[in-house]
Amino acid sequence: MCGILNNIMSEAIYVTVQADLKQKIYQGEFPNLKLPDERSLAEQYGVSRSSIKRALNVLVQQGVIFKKRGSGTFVNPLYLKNHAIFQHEGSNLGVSDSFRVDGQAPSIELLDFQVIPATPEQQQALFLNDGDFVYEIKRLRRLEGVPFMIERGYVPINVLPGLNRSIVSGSVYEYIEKTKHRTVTKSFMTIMAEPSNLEDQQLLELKANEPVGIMEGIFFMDDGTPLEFSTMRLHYKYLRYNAFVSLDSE
Amino acid sequence: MCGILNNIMSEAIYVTVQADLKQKIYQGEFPNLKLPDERSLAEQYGVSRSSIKRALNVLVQQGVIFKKRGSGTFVNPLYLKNHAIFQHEGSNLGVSDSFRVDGQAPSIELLDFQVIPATPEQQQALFLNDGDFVYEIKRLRRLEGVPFMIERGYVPINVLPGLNRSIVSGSVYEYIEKTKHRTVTKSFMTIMAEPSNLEDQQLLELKANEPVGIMEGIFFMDDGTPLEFSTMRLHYKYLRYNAFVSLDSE
DNA sequence: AAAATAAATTGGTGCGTTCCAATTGGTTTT
DNA sequence: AAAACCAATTGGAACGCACCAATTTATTTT
Repeated sequence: MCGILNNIMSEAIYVTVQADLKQKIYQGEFPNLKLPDERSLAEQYGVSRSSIKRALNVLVQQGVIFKKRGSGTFVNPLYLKNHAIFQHEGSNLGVSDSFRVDGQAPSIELLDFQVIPATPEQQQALFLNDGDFVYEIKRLRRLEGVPFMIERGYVPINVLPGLNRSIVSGSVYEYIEKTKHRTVTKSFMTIMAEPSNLEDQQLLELKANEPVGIMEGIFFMDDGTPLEFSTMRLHYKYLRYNAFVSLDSE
Repeated sequence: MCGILNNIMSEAIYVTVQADLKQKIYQGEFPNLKLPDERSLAEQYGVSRSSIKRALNVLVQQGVIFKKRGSGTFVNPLYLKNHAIFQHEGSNLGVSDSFRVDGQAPSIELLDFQVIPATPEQQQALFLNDGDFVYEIKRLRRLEGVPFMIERGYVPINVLPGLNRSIVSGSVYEYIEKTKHRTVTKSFMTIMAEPSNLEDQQLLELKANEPVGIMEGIFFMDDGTPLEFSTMRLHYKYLRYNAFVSLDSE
């Protein structure tokens, strides 16, 4: 036996194994919800046990499987039943993507765009010094014509010197990928709720007693550079954050 | 040089190193926000580079540091300033623990306790069959006297046959640890917001225009058994969910 | 039969090594 | 100077080994 991997070169082995296992799980190849033991998997895939462990750990992190020492590795039954909701899990990066519905991206209305000195809070969040400047980008997002989010973003000018109204009226992340060949892969977010203020009510078509959901956070590029500090005020019906939480090695 | 670990036996090395590094980071031992390279750390701690990598990866996962291949490992500036909110990050298991303040656990008032047939939604979430029964547990939680959460929990009777009013007036999770030697380490949650209803306003002392935050989710025991389906309605000021999101190996 | 014990199974931890890949900084060339 | 090049640094991937710890299963004892 000599491995069953169709490795699309340049992908790490553990990534490939992880993807393959996930697919098999989804296709119901483990009817009793029990995976083969690690040593067997290593042999089947023709890789070391270390690599198998790594692949499995990724799946544990994703909530797809769980392990039980001495007993084995099992599929999370919820993943099979309800794997749809696992799509979004832990991935709220790139608003355009997160809120895509039936392939339709939200439209963007640019409300404001200017350069301002960074406030202390922004300096802190974006790793800036006194006297540094940031773009202030205020946008209203609509989904099929319905406004659902007011977004205030702050981007250091020295990170993206070339920003202009035209770029900012579309996806900034696409612009980054195309020009700087960087991706935005990390974010630190806080999720809150508040009563709506007058502006919220006007722009998001809310009644006085209806609240907004707030997602505030910092987005990082894959090299660790903080790209944006963003405050998003959402129509409350559109705030729906899914989280799979695991308390293992802490 | 031969290691600087005060290892409180029975803790894994990488856990110890991770904890030690986190403390050092917090105490500002890396003023330039740059950690020593992995090979040096290995030598300093007197452990293998593998163990250092593992410890560092935990910290990356927690959002405390980030790595940049070819360049080094750096402290997330956000962690330094705002490390308080990192405490909760990714750990909303066991409400009593999550909302502990200065070591003071929230008090519990039992509002309702009965056995009912599981609704279809509950059956789905808790992996039950038609005709199965669940406990319905309705509680009000207070922090230093101030009510902040209405909690409705549903627990399958065949998972915890011995539940009674007395147990349910305290921490169910403690009860499980003591009697079944299981821990609750995983949850799948959805976070939302809504206008408050009359009951919310009464119990949580909210004004009419003030909303509630809603955390709804399923809690699992470490062997994968779904333990509880819970809906928590929070005073909006107490809803503050922190998430470090990473889109790496997916 | 029931309980205690032993063995096999299975995941966890840790080490050390080899090689690779991205980044940085200095050096040479143009 | 500016650009191209080269070398050193630093994290990433993978392997394979040795041993530990929790659990399950089989065996023995009571």
